[in-house]
Amino acid sequence: MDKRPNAQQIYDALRGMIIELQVMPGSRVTENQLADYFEVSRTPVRAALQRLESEGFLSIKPKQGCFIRAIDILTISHYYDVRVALENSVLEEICKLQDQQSLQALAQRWNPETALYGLDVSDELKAAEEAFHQDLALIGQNPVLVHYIEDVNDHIRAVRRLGWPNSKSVTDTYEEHYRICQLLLARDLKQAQSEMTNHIRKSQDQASRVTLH
Amino acid sequence: MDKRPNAQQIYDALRGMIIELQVMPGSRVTENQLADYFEVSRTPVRAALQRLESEGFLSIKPKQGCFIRAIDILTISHYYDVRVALENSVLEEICKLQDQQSLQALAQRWNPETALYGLDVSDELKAAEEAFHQDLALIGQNPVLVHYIEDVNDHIRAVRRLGWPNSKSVTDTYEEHYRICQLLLARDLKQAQSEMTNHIRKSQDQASRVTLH
DNA sequence: GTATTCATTGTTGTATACATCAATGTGCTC
DNA sequence: GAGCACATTGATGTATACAACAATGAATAC
Repeated sequence: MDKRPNAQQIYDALRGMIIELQVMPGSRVTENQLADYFEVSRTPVRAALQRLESEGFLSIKPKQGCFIRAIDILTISHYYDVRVALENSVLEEICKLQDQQSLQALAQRWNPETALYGLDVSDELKAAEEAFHQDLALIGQNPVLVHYIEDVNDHIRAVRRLGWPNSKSVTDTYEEHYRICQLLLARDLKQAQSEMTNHIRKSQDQASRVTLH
Repeated sequence: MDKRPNAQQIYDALRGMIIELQVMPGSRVTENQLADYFEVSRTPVRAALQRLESEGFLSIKPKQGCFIRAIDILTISHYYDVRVALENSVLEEICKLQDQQSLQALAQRWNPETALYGLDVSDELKAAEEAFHQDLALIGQNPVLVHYIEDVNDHIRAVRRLGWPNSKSVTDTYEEHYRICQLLLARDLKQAQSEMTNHIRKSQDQASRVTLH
């Protein structure tokens, strides 16, 4: 990092730390602490914090401090419900378009036969899993929808990555992604939405189970 | 207003002005202008502007100025697509619950027979129309969904209120709202979603027609 | 010992001065 | 007259001092 990060860089850094759970949810931080840490004045730190607050990553209590957003099961579950709605909407948009090429390219990347799923159950696969859904959203050609999906992901990423148990769920993931692509190529919207819903609900179940501990 | 508004009040004021089109979309404002106008220093103005930027109401270009978000047809249409997805998701949540009481209360308020639609085609009715959808979202019991719907509304409110032509569309609105309530009371999700989709698409069509002039 | 008052401390909120840099216009070179 | 160098202007970006106030703990009254 630069010697003197600006407000944007501080925002990115803090956002990443919160999303990756490198700061304890519910814990308190002060502007002075962060200003010392980043070796800048309070001004750019404040700008970053205020933006993070408006995006729901923390709450600033007047004259008290900044409190990192806590994770609670119910809220996460609500985010997953929204995610189902948004991603199914993406599928609808895709079916209205004629972009077979992008779909086939995406399908090929998740073909269980050709794909070397040497990707072990690590960060690599988890990132790829998230990328699949982002790629789909992009094919949908609705920037607003892409933005909201990204926003939802930012709020569930922490728990989304906590789960992921055995290797069966890895092969399942490949097959589900691949089938969704095939259904879209065949313009079978209803079935594709059904598979997508189940696919996301699985993740939702895991999340609610994980956050119990 | 107070003699010396704080950052929150400045944010509310600016946000309202942008949403209500009291400032020209695409126009430029500077921090000094606003500081003079509100009779405060640049600090609280900056806080308000930065928050508005992160919420997409304007864009701050470094060393140049703040530019009020412009309205373009395509983006508005994309927001409407998201709105369809979110509101249909609300209907789904409602059907999973058992809250007949709230639904009946809402239905009664939009009963074409009992309701005195003395509400003329003015701001009053437009606000009530928006309130209906917010009320539905609240009945759905998903705060995250409520938040996103509110966010979408903030971005389409301007054009949403521009339309509204004849008195037929007023009676139509009452009937459509009422029917959606009745379908929900009967737990006919599919049909309710179908009616809701058509209801919103009407508004979307009007919006795209209006913004052409 | 208990409750109340009040000074202290620490935090965010605001004002102000200065730094940085894009845009603009002006004068010089040719 | 055309084009380039450069000072000027004005905007946001940052640092710093101070103000306002919640929380804490100590001193005091009883």
